[in-house]
Amino acid sequence: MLDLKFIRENPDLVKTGGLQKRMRNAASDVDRLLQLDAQKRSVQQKLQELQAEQNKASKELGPLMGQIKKEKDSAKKAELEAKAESAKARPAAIKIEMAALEDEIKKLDPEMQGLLLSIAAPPDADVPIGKDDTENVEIKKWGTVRQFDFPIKDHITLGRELNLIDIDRGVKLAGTRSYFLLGYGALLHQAVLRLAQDMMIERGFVPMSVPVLVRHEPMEGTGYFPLGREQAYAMSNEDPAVYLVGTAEVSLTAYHMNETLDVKNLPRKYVAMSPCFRREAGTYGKDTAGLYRIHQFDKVEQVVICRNDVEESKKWHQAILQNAEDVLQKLNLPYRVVAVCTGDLGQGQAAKFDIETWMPSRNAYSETHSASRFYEFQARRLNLRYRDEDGKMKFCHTLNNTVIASPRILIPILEMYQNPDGSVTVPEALRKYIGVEKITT
RNA sequence: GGAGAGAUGGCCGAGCGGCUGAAGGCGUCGGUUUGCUAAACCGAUGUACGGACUCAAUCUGUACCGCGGGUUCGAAUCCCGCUCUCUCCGCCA
Repeated sequence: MLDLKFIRENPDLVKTGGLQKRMRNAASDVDRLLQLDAQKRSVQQKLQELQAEQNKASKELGPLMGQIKKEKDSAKKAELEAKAESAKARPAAIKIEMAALEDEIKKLDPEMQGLLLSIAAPPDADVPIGKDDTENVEIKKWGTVRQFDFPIKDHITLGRELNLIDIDRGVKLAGTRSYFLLGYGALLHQAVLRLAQDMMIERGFVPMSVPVLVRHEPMEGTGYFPLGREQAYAMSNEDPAVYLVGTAEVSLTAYHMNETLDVKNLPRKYVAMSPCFRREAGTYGKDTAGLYRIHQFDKVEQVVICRNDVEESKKWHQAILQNAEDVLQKLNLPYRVVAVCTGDLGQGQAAKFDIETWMPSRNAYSETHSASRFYEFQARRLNLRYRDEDGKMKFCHTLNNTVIASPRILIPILEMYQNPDGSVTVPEALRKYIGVEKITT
């Protein structure tokens, strides 16, 4: 969420910035918001003046009522009561006037809130301009793509033949985009997650186990609601409603919601392994085969909450990107990093880097990680603040990145590590979690 | 799921419908005193949104005692709804 004051002072920046993004702000939304804002402020001012007048009248009336209570002489009492009655006339009239103004504000508020929650943050100045993900800019490439001298199998075939993945029974139980992992498939899945988590703990991130079922506030606070509501599963028999998170980012970032943090304890660095749930609404027919796009997966996610400082945010953005790269390097999986262009940025993101890992069956680098920096967009919605050394309250900055998401990452692992005989070599870094070097039939 | 108790500032805790942004205490910060520390004493100590201004300091208005509504000239205080927390019972990984 943007600061209303900021929008008021930089309407053009917000309009053009929003237009560049995936969820486009209609420029008219900004205009409409500012119009409502001006209207609200003028009403509010009138209201405050009336309120002040009424407060003053009530303050004078107080002692008079006290006198009446004490007065025994009925003639004098009647006189005082008459005086009180006439003193009540003006505040009583004000009350009616105020009610009208309050109604007016009440009518403006929901629309304003809606607009404020939907308006996109402008992309940072260093983000490449582009219309969609085809215009993301590659900024780094690591590793060598393996050349196979035998016909390769995709992860689905490997998974079936080696008894690692059972998609048919997943679909039988839970519908499309569902799956079972079994045997070494399940172990491989857990091993990657463990490796990722262990590496993050070594780097000083606090490991967390988090709620994956949350109220509406964390969803809205992290920016997934209201615009992304369609993507979340909602529990239909709970009131107030709870939702399945699509990522532990929600729980980790909202962990300190409505808190004032001590600046001495910043930055906060958290890592959580959690299941993630995504409806994938609107993706029918896209990536239907295999483990690429599924409704439920597990992910190790890193979140950093730091001071309100652009340079510091950028520094952490690089750091959390590097953390993820290090995991891929440890797995020896070739990848590239792309600077996500304006048209592919989410509503609140100021900048984003995606890591795309090479997947032989797709014959392409495909997204496995996503590192976002938000500046204060999320913190403002979450009311996540700290008191700076100068004594001022400030909103924190928040950032997050995937450390590893599985089973998607099993696609490159199985495919890159396959052998001509149909077996799969276990990556060195995972062997201590599994205990074998090779998975065979 | 059933029964009961509660929610006040950073924390603890008081609060007959008016003089309560809220006693008292603790904590924190500044100062005085002190060989150092401690103690004592004095002072300060919220947030949000407006307005004025030489837009920084400052001054000023309004709101905020879990949340939302109501009664009233006036609500932390009375009434209604909701949420949350705690205790006991039941169920349970």
